[in-house]
Amino acid sequence: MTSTNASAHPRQPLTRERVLQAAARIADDGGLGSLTMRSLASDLSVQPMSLYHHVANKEDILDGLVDLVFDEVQVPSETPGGWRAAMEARAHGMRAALSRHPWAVGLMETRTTPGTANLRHHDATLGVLRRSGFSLDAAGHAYALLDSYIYGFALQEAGLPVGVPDADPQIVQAMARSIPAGELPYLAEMAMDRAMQPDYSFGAEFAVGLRIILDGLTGLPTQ
Amino acid sequence: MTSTNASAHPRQPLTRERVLQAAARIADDGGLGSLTMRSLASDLSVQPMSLYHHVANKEDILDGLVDLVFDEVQVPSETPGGWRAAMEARAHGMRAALSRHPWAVGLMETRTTPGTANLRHHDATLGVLRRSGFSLDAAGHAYALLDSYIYGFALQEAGLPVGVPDADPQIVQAMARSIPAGELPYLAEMAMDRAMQPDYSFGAEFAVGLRIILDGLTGLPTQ
DNA sequence: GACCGTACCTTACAAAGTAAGGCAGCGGTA
DNA sequence: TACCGCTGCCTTACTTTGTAAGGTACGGTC
Repeated sequence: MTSTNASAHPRQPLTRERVLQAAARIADDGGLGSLTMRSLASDLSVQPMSLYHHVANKEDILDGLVDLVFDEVQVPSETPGGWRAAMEARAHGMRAALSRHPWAVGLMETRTTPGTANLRHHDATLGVLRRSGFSLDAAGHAYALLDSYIYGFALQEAGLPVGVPDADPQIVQAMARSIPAGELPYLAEMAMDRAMQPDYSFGAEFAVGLRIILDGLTGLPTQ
Repeated sequence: MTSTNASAHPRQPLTRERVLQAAARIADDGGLGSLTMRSLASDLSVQPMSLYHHVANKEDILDGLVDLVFDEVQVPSETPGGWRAAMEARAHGMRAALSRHPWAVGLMETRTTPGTANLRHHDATLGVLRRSGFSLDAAGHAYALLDSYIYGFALQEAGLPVGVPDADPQIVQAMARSIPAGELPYLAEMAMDRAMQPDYSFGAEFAVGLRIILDGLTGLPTQ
């Protein structure tokens, strides 16, 4: 009965694409720690060693994952709002992608070989700046500053008590209350009077900092 | 002969301190990947399992490592230059520490339980801002923005081809030249005409971005 | 002298990445 | 039709990791 006819599970052949997509799903669900060659193979209904016919090794998978995230972000381009609107959209798009995949920012540190989506993204970003009148130096400065901010913000978000869904407020509250106000008065104040307020959202900080940075970039030499 | 008298290697008893310090040294030398309970034990002339009498497990060691880095940074305080000089000094100190220990920024993502040095550092930072007239909101904005920038910059530095000593220029040059100028013209331009220049240093970008941010913070409500 | 905690060691196991090689079915050629 | 080799997946096995469980030696206290 294992004839040429498609069985219950059509078992479309493995691809590098499919492997990476499954890897991203696993990392999204259980964190990078739950992504092993075995869990990945199992998810694809395949034996672990079969994966090695489509990816070189686990490092290769991690490289691919980072590029997968870049691929999710719309490449910036000229818009009616000029470079500022384009940079703003890019920043929010990038942050959203890094927020959807909290493991991604942690991966960037080790990966030194950027993928094609990564390169394309950065080339487009620089292109918008250069064509908007930024000098080479000014574009370099803007590029470094914006990227640092975006990645750093994502890094902090990833390190917060828990994920996006605000998590168990009980734990967060207990954590905040455990700060000894005697030794750490300013931290306690910030936690209790600001971060603990029901309408507070760290994610909203992103736009505030971004505005300050974009304002500052406006004053760079040559635009 | 194994008397009470000190032998050739005095073998001072293990401490959590000593374990963490050795771990940091190993990570500095060979990267986080080379830090294993076995390599750590061997470095301390001890059997692997002995480490567990001084640290809970490897996670505990990683937590401790992050705090060790925070401990290296001088806690900000009021200075003649006011909050701006204090924030500038803190930013440079923090970046320097993260640059000395490139593995640290990668660790921050996963560690959700900050250590005492970390808490003290952030409390002091907030203290300087608050006492300088920043409102609670303004201090929160400044805090998030500065930290994001510092961590993000360190993250990018860690992902650069190699370490601080500019590394083998041949490899970097080959890398830069391998960028297809046809498809990625702006990236190629940036690499060839700017980043490849002999006097270029990515680290110098840090001060540029920091100045823009500090300028922007000056305009926040209430100072 | 019995007792006990501290500090370190020995042994052993489970989970991870991956090297080495096997097998089955397909297309193309003689 | 018979053969050949390639592609895609599997089987087995080894190494390296973190760490559970328990053992041993020694210094101090009643």
